[in-house]
Amino acid sequence: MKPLFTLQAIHDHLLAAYGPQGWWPADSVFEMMVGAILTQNTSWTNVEAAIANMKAAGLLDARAIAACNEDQLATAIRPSGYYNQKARKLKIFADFYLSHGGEPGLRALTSPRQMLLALHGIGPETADSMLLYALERPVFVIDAYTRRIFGRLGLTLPEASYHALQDYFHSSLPSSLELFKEYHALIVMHAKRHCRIRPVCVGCPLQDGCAHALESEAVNVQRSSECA
DNA sequence: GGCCAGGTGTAAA
DNA sequence: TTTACACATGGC
Repeated sequence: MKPLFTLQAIHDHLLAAYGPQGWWPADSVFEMMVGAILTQNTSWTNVEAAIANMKAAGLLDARAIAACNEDQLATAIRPSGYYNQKARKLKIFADFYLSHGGEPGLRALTSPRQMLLALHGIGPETADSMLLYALERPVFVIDAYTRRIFGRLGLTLPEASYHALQDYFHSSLPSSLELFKEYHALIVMHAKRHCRIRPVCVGCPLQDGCAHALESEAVNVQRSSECA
């Protein structure tokens, strides 16, 4: 089917609608990386509460995380959900962070993605979030929102793999750190406003795309009733 | 009270 | 190799 928009045009629509997002929201690079783990399948408001608890307990620090009792860490991050799992993940990540020389060491790695993916608890989305926002490598982050929005626009298949989607973005856009940072942030902003599972179409800046999708035979009835 | 949220690892088929 | 399922809190 004919694409509704180019990826660049969709970005431009979203930027015009929402303005620059300036992501990732955090006070430090380490906090970004912690946030990337805590936000796994979890709303950001819950993550904020967990990070506030970590700060209050003096635990938003790699050495403190590595040294603390895992149950103490789990208690602090309780609001983010999956707190036992995530406490273990944070300890594993903190050990990795320290053993590779902290932020400068991680920035200097030759294959940081491969090394992050080798860690328990870090999958492709978490690794790419860390690479893009903390280590400033131009990789496109694919999340559930990206899959939903571009699937509803008829540009991608629902069953496409993470890397198939990422290849699509990488091959369709110039490899730009700032573009990739902003685009992902705009996707999240847009999804929260207009592309929930239960859609809210009022004022959707991609509404022309929605209208087109409604007319397209390539978009099935269920999906076309939803807003991109 | 049920659904949903910026996933990942593991085990069974 | 694919498909379930566990992990868990808080907002709407």
